[in-house]
Amino acid sequence: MATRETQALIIESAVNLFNQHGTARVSTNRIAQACGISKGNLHYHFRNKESIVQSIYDQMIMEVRRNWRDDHLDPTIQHMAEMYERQLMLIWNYRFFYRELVALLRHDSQLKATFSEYRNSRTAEIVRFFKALITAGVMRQPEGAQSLESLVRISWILSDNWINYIEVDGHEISPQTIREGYALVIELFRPYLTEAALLEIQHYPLQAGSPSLKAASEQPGRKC
Amino acid sequence: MATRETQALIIESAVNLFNQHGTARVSTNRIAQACGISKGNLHYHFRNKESIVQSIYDQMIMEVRRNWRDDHLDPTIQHMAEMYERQLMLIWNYRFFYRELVALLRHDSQLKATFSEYRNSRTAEIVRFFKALITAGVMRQPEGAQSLESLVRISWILSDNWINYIEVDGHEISPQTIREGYALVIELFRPYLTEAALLEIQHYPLQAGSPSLKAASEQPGRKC
Amino acid sequence: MATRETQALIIESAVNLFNQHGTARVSTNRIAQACGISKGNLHYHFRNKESIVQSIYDQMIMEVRRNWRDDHLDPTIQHMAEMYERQLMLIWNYRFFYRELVALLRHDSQLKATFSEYRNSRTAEIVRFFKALITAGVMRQPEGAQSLESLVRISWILSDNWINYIEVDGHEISPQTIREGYALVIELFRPYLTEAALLEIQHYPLQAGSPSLKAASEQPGRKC
Amino acid sequence: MATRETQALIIESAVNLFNQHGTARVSTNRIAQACGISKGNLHYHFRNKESIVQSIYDQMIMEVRRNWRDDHLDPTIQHMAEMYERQLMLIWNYRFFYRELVALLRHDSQLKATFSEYRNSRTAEIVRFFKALITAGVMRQPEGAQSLESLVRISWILSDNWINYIEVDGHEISPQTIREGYALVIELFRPYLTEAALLEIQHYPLQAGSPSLKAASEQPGRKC
DNA sequence: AATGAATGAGGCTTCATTCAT
DNA sequence: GATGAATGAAGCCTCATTCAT
Repeated sequence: MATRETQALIIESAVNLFNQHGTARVSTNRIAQACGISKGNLHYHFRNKESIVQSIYDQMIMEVRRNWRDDHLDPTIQHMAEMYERQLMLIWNYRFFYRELVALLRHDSQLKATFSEYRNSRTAEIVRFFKALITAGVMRQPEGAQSLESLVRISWILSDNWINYIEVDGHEISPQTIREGYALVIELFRPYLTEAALLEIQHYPLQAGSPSLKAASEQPGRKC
Repeated sequence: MATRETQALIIESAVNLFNQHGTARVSTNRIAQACGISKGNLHYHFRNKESIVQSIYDQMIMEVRRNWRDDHLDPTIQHMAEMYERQLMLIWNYRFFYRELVALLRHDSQLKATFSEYRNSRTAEIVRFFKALITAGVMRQPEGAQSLESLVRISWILSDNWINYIEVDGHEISPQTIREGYALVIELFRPYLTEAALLEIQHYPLQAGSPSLKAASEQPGRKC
Repeated sequence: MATRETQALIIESAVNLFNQHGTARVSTNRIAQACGISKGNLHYHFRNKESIVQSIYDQMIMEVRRNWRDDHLDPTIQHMAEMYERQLMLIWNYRFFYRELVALLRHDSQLKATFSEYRNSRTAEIVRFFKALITAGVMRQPEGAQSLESLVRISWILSDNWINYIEVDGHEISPQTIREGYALVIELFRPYLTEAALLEIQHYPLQAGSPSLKAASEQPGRKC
Repeated sequence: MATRETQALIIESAVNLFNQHGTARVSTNRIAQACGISKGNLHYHFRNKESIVQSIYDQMIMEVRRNWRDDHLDPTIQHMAEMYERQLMLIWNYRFFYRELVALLRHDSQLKATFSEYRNSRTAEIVRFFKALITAGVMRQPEGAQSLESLVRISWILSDNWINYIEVDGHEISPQTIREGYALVIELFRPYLTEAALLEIQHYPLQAGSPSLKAASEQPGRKC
């Protein structure tokens, strides 16, 4: 099989297992088994377990980079919905990573550096988006110099942890739960939205038919 | 040595190590070493690793039960500050638990049941507190039937994960970071607070001199 | 409690547990628990596990010595039945010992010496009993110099292992199974018994009402 | 090294050690050492200790199946000698198994089922053999409906335990001791044998030169 | 007599990783 | 590219035993 294919298979299986059981409880053995390849082969493609995590991280960052460019150029409520949906889906797909963040970053300083950089630049981009929203008259300027940054921070923490919050209750993740997470974000920003924006929210709710949400609802059926 | 003392020592050491490295990366061996006792003795006091986690959880719940009663009887901004400070400190002290929540609960169904019950009853108590705040005229009723519940949910997720958020940046936890977490909660509720309440916030910020914050600022210096 | 009582309790519990699970699978811990005493106390009474086995052995030998004297002075079929019943009961009561004989004796050379001596002298006594039976006209002399010794040997091996043989089938031990074991011994000697003896066997079968058989049928209900 | 070779080596070493010390006193560690392989490698080939015992049992049953077919088609004294010799050798080779039968079967219900089935079908085969002997005029029909079955049972118990009986005395096993065991079986059946058969026994004693007996006499010198 | 705390050796097993083929 | 055999470290746990009280 081509190197790329095997590597992709390994990463896919690893992500699934890590999401289900956490990195510590998943042995390289188990990953190899899930892929239907030998332990030896796995180590041919990845020097060690850590490098699998690294690759998963790289892949995640690549997805981020592909999706998240120039959000501030389309300052609409609809785009906001799409933005948060994308973010929540990404977190769902790599939820093991968000759960173990502290330990993983403490353990790998290079990973830590790139993650911090990602977080900062992404936060800045979101702030820029909300400033564009304000300029476009969709939202009012919160009072206080730091207020907008604070709200974005809150929305960030909310996004990062909504899925975790839901999982603790034992709920399955679904388009519905993703929509509920987004609803909380709206609740956070509601006092600052204009009448027009609030109306639009009711007309354009997060759509169950969007492609990434479909992926989410299918995912539990995967085999690895 | 008395059983109680040794058990307390083990739990203290385990909490510290778990907080630093995560439960999976801390062996019973390492805990015993940190305590300066033999492996055998550790297993004399705790049948296995899981039972250590159980005991830590029990201790945490006991602290919760001791602290959180009848919060809604004192519906003031000052009490609100204390409430959230307490909550943030608790989470800081047992942060490993909050990080690994999903895995731990998935692994232990009894623990899951008690935790769900705790979360529900505590959420209800906080909602009651905010209703009392509204009745006392400190806060305005948010529009929409579900709004207050949603805000409380957001504040919960915020509290649970603020410390994680900060730690990823590599910041040490300190009275200052606890205060910043509380500031975010205030930012969340700000649109609904009355003028009087907002004034009070400026006059009575979270005090660096409160006992639990002192504990927090000292804790990083512990030995185990 | 008096030393004697505690020691007796320990030995009783140990015999029961050893019989059920084998010496290797029974820890001193478990014995102490079964007795309701502490590990420390157990080691106060018995230096180590081996010395418990030693004591059990001594007790068994004492029972033997008490029961088996001058069997050859009463050379009747009835006495023969009683002899074998006694032997089978003893083996049942200390069956763990007979199962693990080789390992136990290999491990403890003093025990080995006393056991060999016991076996030899007991075999000689049984041979003497059968010679008396022959003299009394109850049995015919088997042809061949070694024959009687061989038959006694066979009956010995039979007695030692009948209970084991039965247990493998998962049958509970009962007066009935003891009687069946004795029936095999009779079958072995049948060709050498006179008509009168054979008649007597039918008139005086092993009695279910004899004291030691009662003990046997009650024993499974013991608590330790 | 090939998997088969290593596995065979492990099993061979394990059988030897189990025979010498009993399963409980032989650690997987010790087996690995005896084989000159690492602990890890041992567990690569056998998931755990129990599965080693299982494999040994399977191997024993295979040997049985290979050897014991259609014994009743050759109803001669010579064949009888060979039959019992084979049986005694098998028991010698796997004597640990026969000693610990009760504990092993109690511990593993699958093993128990197969063993019971083996014992029953083998006993039936031996009974069939003796019936053929009677038909062939080599042996007389014992009186009483159950007598033949009883004699076979006795010979079974005798075979199973003769080696144990001898070992307790500390005797090394040798062609001579195997022959003595067989002699006891003959003693058991002697009253029912015809003149011709008895003569034949004297002319064709168990041969020291038969292949399996050679194996037996060499075995004590094995290294592991 | 009895207890409970403590120890250290050793048992079983998992696992990441290496390497010859 | 891939495999399977092998390794050694480390993890969790049990246990006989000791000792102060």
